[in-house]
Amino acid sequence: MGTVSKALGLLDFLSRSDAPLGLTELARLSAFDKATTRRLLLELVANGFVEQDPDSRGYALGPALQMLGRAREGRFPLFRTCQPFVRALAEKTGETVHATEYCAGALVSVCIELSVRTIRVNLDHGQKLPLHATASGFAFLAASAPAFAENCLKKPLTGFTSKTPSSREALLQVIAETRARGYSISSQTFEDGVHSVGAAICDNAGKPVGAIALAMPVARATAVSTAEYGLLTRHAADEISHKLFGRRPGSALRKAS
Amino acid sequence: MGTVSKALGLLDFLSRSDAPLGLTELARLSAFDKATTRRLLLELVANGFVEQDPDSRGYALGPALQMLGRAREGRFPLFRTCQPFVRALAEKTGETVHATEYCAGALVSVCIELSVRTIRVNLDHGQKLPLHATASGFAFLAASAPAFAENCLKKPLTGFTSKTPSSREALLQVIAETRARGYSISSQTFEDGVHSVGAAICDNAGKPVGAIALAMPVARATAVSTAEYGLLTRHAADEISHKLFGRRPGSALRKAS
DNA sequence: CCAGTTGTTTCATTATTTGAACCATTGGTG
DNA sequence: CACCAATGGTTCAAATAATGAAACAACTGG
Repeated sequence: MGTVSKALGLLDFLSRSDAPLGLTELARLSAFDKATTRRLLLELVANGFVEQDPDSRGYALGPALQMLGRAREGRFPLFRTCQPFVRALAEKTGETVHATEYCAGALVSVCIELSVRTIRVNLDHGQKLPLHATASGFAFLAASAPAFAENCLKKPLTGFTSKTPSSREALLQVIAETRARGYSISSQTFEDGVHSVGAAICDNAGKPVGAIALAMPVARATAVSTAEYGLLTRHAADEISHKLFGRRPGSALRKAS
Repeated sequence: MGTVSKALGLLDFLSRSDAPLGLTELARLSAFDKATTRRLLLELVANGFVEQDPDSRGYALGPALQMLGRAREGRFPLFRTCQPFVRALAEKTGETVHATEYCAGALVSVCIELSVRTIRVNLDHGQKLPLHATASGFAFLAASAPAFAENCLKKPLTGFTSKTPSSREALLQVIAETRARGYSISSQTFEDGVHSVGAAICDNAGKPVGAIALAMPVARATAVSTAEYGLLTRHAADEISHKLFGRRPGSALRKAS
């Protein structure tokens, strides 16, 4: 693993913790040596990617990330574009809806709108959703080029629940079904009690860049509501794709490569 | 220079360009070898900090930056906090107002509200303002610990206009005046024709984290308007400091440790 | 078809990273 | 108050990863 990746990995740990992290703790989490961890941190600090509280000596995410994040949002306004659709879908259905973007092997949630009901699915911002175990992931894989999906199948498919498709064949079948259906269904494949439907957001070339998904408690899921919400989700994904890339909807499930 | 800094430097180039950059161009900008540049980029891509358009082969900022930026904004809501004050000040005065945060040796603008007048000062998002040549920088230095300011004085003080304080003594005097006055004044020290006033945003310990500044065309600047706007800016800075850190205003110019 | 450009790979050289051990400082405890 | 434990920070020889010149490949436009 290159030095750069190690340093960037530290940012990941910092993003997951709410409070600033100490050097030893960070070294333990990352499994790097204390001296190495420190050197990496110093370099990150010098560039504004991390900042250190002078008295607590804890390290936290730095301002450069906000600058760069803003710059990217300016050029590729995924959040701004998704939000109205996500909100509309959440209001219409009364369930939790969220949009995700593909980032480094997983889908990361960009925009979340929680259900208003007392029993609802809760999601964290920035949570990483695995491709092989979530509705968003199924939709993404179904819209991906075969080579990409194949590459994903090679990695170990960790099981999260008893229903996670953990064999190559099971996952391929889920993908095929998703393609035929037009939207994906995940029934407790990632977390027990959660039932969700998803659809991919695709660019001009048909390559998926992310997904939108609706999640409900399995107790509220019926065949009818699943189908209805699935189509609505699919429709929202097409509209977002269109707004972002000027893409004509309807071809969202064919892949170009 | 460490490898990590080199890689992070590439992000900086990408953030400055609107369109994706090619490998050769990026190598030329960064003055690294083509092979080196490529290796660094690949590592950044693998972590989601950069993404490569498959057909144009150009590199651009990646989604991870948005994720991490959002995470930081969640814990330290500088933008959200500054915006109402910046807007209010801009509306009240009719001039361009912006808030900046200290990041890696310079102040980077976080939040900008442009004047509505036909002749106005224009600012770019994410522009880096040098500490020794801008109203924001003067205010920041005046609120900094002596050791910090001293360290800044050691670096070469590049002159941007004929009025930039380019000697150690000149800058020290500007800092002393700023401290006595309560707000900073920059009369064409960074860009010809721009006159601005600024005040530092400080944390609980009195350490500055950024600044807020108001910029107007020098033609509109009078002693009276400068004093009035200076006080207003100072007031806004105190309010932001208070909102962010619960800091009691009034001590913004004393430094602790 | 050729010249010019850009992206990609290779590999010996070199410089950077690494980590075990060591010091410094802090905070808690009998 | 001395002691201990824990944490942050520092050092330096050994090991490893980064470097860049050069060669190669893939396009592009004339």
